[in-house]
Amino acid sequence: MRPWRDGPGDRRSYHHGNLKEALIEAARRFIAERGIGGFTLVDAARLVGVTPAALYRHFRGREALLEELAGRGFAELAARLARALTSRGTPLERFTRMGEAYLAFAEEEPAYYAAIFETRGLPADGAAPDASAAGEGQPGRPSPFDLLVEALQATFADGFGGVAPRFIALEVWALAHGIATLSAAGHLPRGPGFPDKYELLRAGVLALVHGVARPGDR
Amino acid sequence: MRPWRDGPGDRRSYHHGNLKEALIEAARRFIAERGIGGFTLVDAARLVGVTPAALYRHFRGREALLEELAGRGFAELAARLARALTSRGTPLERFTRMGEAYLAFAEEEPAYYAAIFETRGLPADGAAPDASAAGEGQPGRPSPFDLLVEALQATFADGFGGVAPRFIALEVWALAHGIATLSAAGHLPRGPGFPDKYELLRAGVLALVHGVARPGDR
DNA sequence: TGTACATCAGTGAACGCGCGTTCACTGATGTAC
DNA sequence: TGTACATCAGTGAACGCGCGTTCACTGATGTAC
Repeated sequence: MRPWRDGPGDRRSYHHGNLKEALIEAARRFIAERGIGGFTLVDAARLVGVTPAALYRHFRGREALLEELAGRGFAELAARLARALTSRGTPLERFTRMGEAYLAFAEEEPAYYAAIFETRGLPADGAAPDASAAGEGQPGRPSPFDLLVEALQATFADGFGGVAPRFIALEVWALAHGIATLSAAGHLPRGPGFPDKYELLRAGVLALVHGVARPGDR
Repeated sequence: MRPWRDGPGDRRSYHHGNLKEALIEAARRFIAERGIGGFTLVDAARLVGVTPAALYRHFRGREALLEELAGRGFAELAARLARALTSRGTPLERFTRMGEAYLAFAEEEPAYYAAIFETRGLPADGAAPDASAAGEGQPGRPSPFDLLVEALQATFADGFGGVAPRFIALEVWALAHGIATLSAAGHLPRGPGFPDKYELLRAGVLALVHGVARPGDR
């Protein structure tokens, strides 16, 4: 994607033509570098080569831009998981691929990931906490969590010894989220002798899937 | 702890006497409510009943206050885990108690938890990411992660079928961190049919401990 | 094909705000004699 | 016990800054005739 302006002196046109997308793109870059709190409308506008006021032709304000970002992130995550889930291979291979897709999404799209999990639902809002961040999709558009439950049922057709798939799904999701956030913050030890995060998730998920169903064998 | 001033008109003395502690306390409250990004020196000073400038008698600046908070949080977390680890009962009971202590810490001390995991190590610093957030304690003062490894070895004396305790510890830590952060953000579904977070962690940890060591039984 | 005009996406200047931080100061405390 | 004085923890005013947002405006686009 080449910038529509190379500098202040190079204005190909008065109208940008694609400003909304360019602003979203800029927000993704800045949030990836500095986190949501460090993201600034002024910076985004400057990067795109536009006055901060121009932004208000496309968004109601800063909050609206972040909501847009969260929505897109949510959709993108669901799409990636769905793709992994319907890919080729055995059910177990596809399920493993789904876990990898989750970690890859968190790594490659940190801005989306942050927008999904840090926007809304914070106690500061005074609003009742909602469980929908990755929990509830629109009707007809399954949420990532729904996809996870579905994948578990498809992959482990024998069931889980009476344990509800949603229970297992919660465990798996929490593990994946923990690995993703620790890794993003640089808190996972790395180097020889330590597994990488994909290995960590794969082994952990298998253990959860088989272990939760048979907790009594100790 | 009663406030040393009831209002602007009630100055018991020119000197506060305990300002540093009062500021830390105020920071803990505000961060718990609004997150680290929403925490402001001006607010903290106002809550305590003091001029913002007074703060600089006790801290080099905002960043220094946050570091102090992270240090205290780190120590408090280690102390809680150590207490659980040396409590009465069977090794398994103590280990379970340790997991509960971790979740309880994250819930009861959200400011400490945020200070530990959000301060430093962010890519924005340009610094190399460090793995020490809960990873490395001072010599003689074991870190939470060290305590976890130790607890695993003490609790499951049979070992883990050749799997390194540090590997299991990473899995357990990631799961606990994931549950704690999802819960804090209000993203864990609650209500009948859903386990509470303590149940989630207990079942998950048992599954991880037993399952990772025997991944081949599928 | 050419002109008039409505529509729209930008500009640029300005705003009020709250932030972290500084500075010279002053009131209180506690110690030496 | 009383006084002089050094030390220290606060005050209060001010600063520069960057933020999100507003407003009247203007240049470009595209459509109707």
